[in-house]
Amino acid sequence: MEGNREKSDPGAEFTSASSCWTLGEPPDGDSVNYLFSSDRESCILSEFGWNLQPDNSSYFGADERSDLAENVVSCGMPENTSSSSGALRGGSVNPVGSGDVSTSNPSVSSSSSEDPTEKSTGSGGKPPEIPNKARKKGQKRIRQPRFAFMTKSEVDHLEDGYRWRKYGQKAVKNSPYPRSYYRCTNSKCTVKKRVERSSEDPTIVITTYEGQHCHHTVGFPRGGLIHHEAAFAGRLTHGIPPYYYPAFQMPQETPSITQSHQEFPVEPRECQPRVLPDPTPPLPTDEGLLGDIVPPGMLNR
DNA sequence: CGTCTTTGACCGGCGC
DNA sequence: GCGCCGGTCAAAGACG
Repeated sequence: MEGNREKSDPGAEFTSASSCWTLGEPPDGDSVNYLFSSDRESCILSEFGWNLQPDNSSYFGADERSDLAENVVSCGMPENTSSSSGALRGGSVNPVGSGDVSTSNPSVSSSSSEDPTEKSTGSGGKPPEIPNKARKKGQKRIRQPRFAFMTKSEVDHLEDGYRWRKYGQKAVKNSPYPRSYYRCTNSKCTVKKRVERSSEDPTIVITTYEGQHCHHTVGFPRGGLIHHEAAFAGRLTHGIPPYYYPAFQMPQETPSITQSHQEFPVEPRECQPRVLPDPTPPLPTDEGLLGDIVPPGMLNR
């Protein structure tokens, strides 16, 4: 756990106008790629080849293979991090339907809809000793791709435009700070998010998203403004080949994406299985924040 | 009264 | 097989 921050590996190196990134290997030979910025202040993990931007944004892909946040490496810290304004915005994640998430059950590819997958049926709970069991036994819990943001903030729960209900809190091993579990309040939405503070730097909040929203944002019910993570999402809009980061989205290339995304009218996604009818859509539209985040390429993996 | 948070218990996965 | 730990449930309480 404790991030694999120290990890530094020589590898491919990418240079951008603002930083130089080094492609390293995961500490334990995992299949996740890690990118380290030259200044070592930030590092990004990416399993899918997210299009990352080496600026000050904070985000990083999390590995859905791991249940733990351990695979989540870290990321840069935007100084402006909205903490000042009270809230941060959340991005969302994307499930990559085709991503063959977690080695099992492809049929559940897109958990959307009412897919009881891991909820009611769910694990953890005390489902009346019925059907679940069978399914549970046979298959492992399906995990959706996850990824997280590290944000310097004083508030734990950052605004992201969606409504969340806290359903649990647990003490984290080796950390004095508890981890909170949130679920999107939309009954059809299976997105979950986990929030915890870095034990190394209490000022940093680590937010991990899991799943994909299938609805619009509720419109910042708590007065939040979307921008930070949303911006992040926007930056990841353009996909790049997996495991390779030929060119990060430079500020120049996406001049105001950060801001433009604040307006996000995120299209609702009827909670239907993703089909990707049009191979080359002009612009990401109906994937919600997640859609913005996930590079097209990812969808085909 | 409805919504959200808190919190202890429970369950499953995993390593030893 | 056992214990640890992460994740989830759900009752109870707090709050607006």
